[in-house]
Amino acid sequence: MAADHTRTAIITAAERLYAERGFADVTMRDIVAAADVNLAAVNYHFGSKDELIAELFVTRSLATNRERLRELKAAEEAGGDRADINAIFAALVGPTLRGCLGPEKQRSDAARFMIRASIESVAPIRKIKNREVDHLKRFAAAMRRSLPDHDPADIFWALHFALAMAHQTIRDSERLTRMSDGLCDLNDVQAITDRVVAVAVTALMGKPAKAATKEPAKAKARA
Amino acid sequence: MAADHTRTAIITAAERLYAERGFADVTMRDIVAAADVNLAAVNYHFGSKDELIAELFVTRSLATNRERLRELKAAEEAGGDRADINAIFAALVGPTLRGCLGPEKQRSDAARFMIRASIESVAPIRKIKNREVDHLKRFAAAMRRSLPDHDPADIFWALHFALAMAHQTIRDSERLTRMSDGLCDLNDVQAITDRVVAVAVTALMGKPAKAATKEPAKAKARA
DNA sequence: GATAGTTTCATACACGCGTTTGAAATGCAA
DNA sequence: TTGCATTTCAAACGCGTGTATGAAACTATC
Repeated sequence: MAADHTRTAIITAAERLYAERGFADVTMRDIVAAADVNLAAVNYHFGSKDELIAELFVTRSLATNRERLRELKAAEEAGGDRADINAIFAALVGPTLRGCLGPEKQRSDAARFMIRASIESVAPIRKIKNREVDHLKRFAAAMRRSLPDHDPADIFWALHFALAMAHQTIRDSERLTRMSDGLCDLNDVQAITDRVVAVAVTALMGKPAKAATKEPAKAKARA
Repeated sequence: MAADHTRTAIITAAERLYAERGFADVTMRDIVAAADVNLAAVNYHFGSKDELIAELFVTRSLATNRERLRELKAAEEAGGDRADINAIFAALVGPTLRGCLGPEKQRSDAARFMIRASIESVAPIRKIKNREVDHLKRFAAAMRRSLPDHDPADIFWALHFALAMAHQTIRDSERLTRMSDGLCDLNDVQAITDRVVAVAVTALMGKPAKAATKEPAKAKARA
């Protein structure tokens, strides 16, 4: 099937263009030009523009989730069913951060495409995105196992904030650079990941009366 | 000048529609229909669609910045040139959070429009947005005055994260609600503001060996 | 090498967009 | 009222979009 080449070329080109310029500014003619295929090829192979976008999103969504869960599983196995909370947060934000920041070489269009998708909220994606909630719930569940004495609401908030920090850092890294006059280093992805994780964990650990990860803590009271 | 009525109606309608549905999905015909004016009125009064958007953004940008700076100034006066860091963060994220969340009554289209603008990044706005950096630098400067012993980079990161948490909470409050099965209360705006501020401050205070706002805290070890 | 199925291609279609036009309506000063 | 400038209006224009069409080129099986 030499026909697969056209399909693949479209997928690659579309993903790159959407990642770079967003959904609004990229037309089918842009895509087929970049892929060096005929205009009608998209409709022939994917049905419609929306179906192309949906397929891109589903494929990448599954891949990202798989990578996150792989790290989560490793963390849980390393910790003996009570994983280190730092490792859980790192599994959540690490894959995306690594894909979107850091040296140009290892930046993936895939990850940046997903960031676009999480920002621009175009119609065909919006319908699918509901499943993401179930995925995040697995991380929330792991965190509750890791910190059984914490208020669940605090855990959800921390998870929410961790994603917020990671995404904003990816989306608006330029503003941070300019605001800090280059003082904030955006090339060291590991350091950024550590920082996001540290803030999320610190926020969570400051909450209950008992402090540390290891020792049992009493039931919590909200301030 | 009865003509002002048409101008005002367009501005009000456009701001509301853009806030609700985003820039991509709102056409001029939608706007003039909502404003109950003729299609040509936008071009007559504003020149073009882009100029309308730019005017909306500039107006609201100035208003938001004014409100933030008013609170910042109050915080600095209350603290005697060394403002409480909590108050500084609250001045940064409070106005927007109050405008975008909470009971329907007090939600302002203005604030939600600004959130849209910070997310969708449409061409006419992108050009203007560079000035925002200067505005944020004033908050960074206030924080450095408040915490002279802290690493400036940490302060910039904390500021960046505070904005990230606030914006994500506004933009994706629905996901948080669904993920937490309604456990996270998004109606109590004051509590949300407090939480965002607390996380930002905690993140900052965990860094140096210096003491926290209230009680002395030990230095944190990074995992 | 003929034939049936698949894939490519140039071209055109219908539609919605922001904008323009020129005349009608309105406001306002003398 | 008259006259002029401002504002509104219905209608249309040009353009770019996603999609559809039907013929041509290719591929594979016999």
